[in-house]
Amino acid sequence: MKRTRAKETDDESGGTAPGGIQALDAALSVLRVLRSFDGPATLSDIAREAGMPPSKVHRYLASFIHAGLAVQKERSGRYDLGREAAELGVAAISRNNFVVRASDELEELATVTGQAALLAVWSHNGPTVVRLERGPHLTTTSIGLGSTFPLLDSATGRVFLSYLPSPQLAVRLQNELERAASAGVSWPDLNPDLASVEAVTMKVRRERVAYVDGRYIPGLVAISSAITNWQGEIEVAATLFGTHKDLLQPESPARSALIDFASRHSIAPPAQLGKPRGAQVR
Amino acid sequence: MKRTRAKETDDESGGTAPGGIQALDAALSVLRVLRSFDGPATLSDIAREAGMPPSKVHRYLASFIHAGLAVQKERSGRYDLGREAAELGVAAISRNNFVVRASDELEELATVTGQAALLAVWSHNGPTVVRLERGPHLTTTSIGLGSTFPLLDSATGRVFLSYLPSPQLAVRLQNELERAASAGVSWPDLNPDLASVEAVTMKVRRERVAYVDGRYIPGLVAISSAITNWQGEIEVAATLFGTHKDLLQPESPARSALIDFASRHSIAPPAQLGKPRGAQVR
DNA sequence: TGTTCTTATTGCGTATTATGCAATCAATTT
DNA sequence: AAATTGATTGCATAATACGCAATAAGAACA
Repeated sequence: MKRTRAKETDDESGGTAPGGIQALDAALSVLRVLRSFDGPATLSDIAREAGMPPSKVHRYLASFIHAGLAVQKERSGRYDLGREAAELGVAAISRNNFVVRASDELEELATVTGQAALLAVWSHNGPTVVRLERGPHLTTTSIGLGSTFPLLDSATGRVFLSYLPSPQLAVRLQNELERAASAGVSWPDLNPDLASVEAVTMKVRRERVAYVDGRYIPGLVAISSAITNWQGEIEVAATLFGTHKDLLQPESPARSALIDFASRHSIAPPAQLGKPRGAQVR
Repeated sequence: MKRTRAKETDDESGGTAPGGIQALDAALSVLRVLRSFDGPATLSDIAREAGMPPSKVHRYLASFIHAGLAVQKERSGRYDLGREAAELGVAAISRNNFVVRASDELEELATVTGQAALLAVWSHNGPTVVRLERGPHLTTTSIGLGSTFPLLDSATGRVFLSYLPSPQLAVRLQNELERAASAGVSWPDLNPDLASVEAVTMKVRRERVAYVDGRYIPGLVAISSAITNWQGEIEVAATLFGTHKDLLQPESPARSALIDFASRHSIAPPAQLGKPRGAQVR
C-alpha cells in the first residue's frame, strides 16, 4: 500500500490539509481550541484563542452542537464539549490495545485483590478514569468514570508524574507546585519543589508503584502502577483503592498483583535502545 | 442566558445545522460513520455508509488525518480513529459530570412533560434523590432531597436494579427479597425471588423505562429511566412522577421525553466492547 | 428602573472554494 | 498480463463560506 497519504499535522498551528477541505480544517482548529480550555468557554474566548472572527467561530460551533460534539450551557452561554465527543473518545480508546487488554482483566484484578480497580489515561485535564471496577466492598465514593486526579497527592497522578514525557506535564505540574507552595502545603514524602518531585518519581519508577495513604481522601488508600509502551512511556495507569491500610504494605498480595498486572500489560522497551524514555527525560 | 441556541441533532441522519456550515456538517457525519465501525475501515465502506461519493469522503478524511482525528494504516490503507480523537474524547469525559449535566436540563424536562422530576444516584442507603424539580402541578408527596427508594417497589429502585453491577446490589437486594418473602408480599409483575427479578430487569432494560403505577404509594405514578456510562452501568436515574395514570401509557409523550432525556445524557459504550457490562453481570 | 456597554447571533452580497465527474494511479484478483 | 476494484487527483462551475454590519440579548452600572 504505497498510496499518497494525507499528512497529519506536525505543528500546533494546524494549517490546511493538502487535498482536504479548508473550512473543515479551520473548524477542526476551533474544536481543538475548545478542547484545550479546562472547562466551558465563552465564544469570544474561543475566537480569540483560535484567531478568528467570532461570527465565523459561531457558525462552526453551531455545526459542532448540531453534531453533538459541543454543547452550549443554558445559563452561562458558554460552550463545552458534548456527549458525541465523549463517545468518540471512548471509541478511540477502545482501539488502544493497552487499554483494551487491561480492561479485559480489570474485573479479575479487582476480584483477586478485593479492591476497587480503575484504569486512567492522560488527558488535558490530567489523569482521567476510563474504566472502573468497584468490587463488593466499595459502595460509594466520589471517584467515578471520568474523574480526574491531581499529580502530587494521588497515587494515579504520581504514576503519570513518573512516566509521562515532561512537556505534557509541565504546565499542570507547575500549577500544582505553585498552588501547594502558596498554600504552604507539603506532604510527608514530598515538598512542593522540583527536586523533591524528582526524588519521588525516581522512587516510583524503582518500586514500580505509587501510593497515597488515606491522608488525602480520608479513609481511602490507593496504589497505582504504570502500563508502559515500548518507549517506556505510560499508556495507562492501573490503580487499586479501598479502605484497608494493608494495601500499603510492601508484602501485600494486592500490591504484588497490581505490579504483576501492569507488567504483564506493558511492552518492555527493546534493550538495545538503552534506557526507557521515561527515565531519560528526567 | 436565553439566546437562540443551536439544536443538537435529534436523528441519526445528521442533516444540516441551522446557522452552521454545510461542509462541516457533512464531514462530521463521516467522522461519526468512522466511529461506528468497530475497527479500521476502507474508504469505500465509509463512503457507502455515509451515502457520499468516495472522492468527497476522501477529502474530508484528508482533513481529519491532518488534524490527527483519523489515521490511515500504512499497509491496509484502511482508515481508523487517530490519537487526537482519543485526546478530544478523554478531555470530554474528564469534563463530564452526569449529575450536573442532567441537572442543567431537569427543569426543562419537568416543564415539557408537566410532571415532577427527580434525579437519584446510588449511595450507601440505596437510590437517593439528589435533584428535584416539582414541575407545574402541585404534587403532595413526601419525596425530597435525600429521600431513598426501595429496589423492588419503586420505579427509581427498579432502574438501579436493572443497571447497577450485581456486587453492589447484592446485600440490599437480598434484604428486600427476604423481607418481602417473610411478609408474604408479592406484586402483580414481580415475585420475591431472583428469577422474577431477572425477568423484570430484562424488561426494564429492553424498554429502557421502569414504572410503578400508584399501587405502592397511593395516587402516585412514576416512571424512571437510566442515564448510563460507557460501561453500560447506571450513573443517575431520571424519574418523572405525578398523579395522572396517562404517564404509564406506552405512547405517552412524557415517557418518550424521559427516555430521550436519559439517552441524551448517557454515554454509550462502543460497539465492539460487546454487551454492556451492566447486562453481562447478570 | 433605565442607560450603557459587552457579547452573541444573524442577514446579505460577493469572493472563495467545495463539489461532481472524469481521469489517473495503485492494488488486488483472475 | 489483463481485468477489476478501490483510492486519489484535476478542473470547471455551482454552491456556499465568509466578512462586515446590523440586530438581539445579557450584564453592568448609575
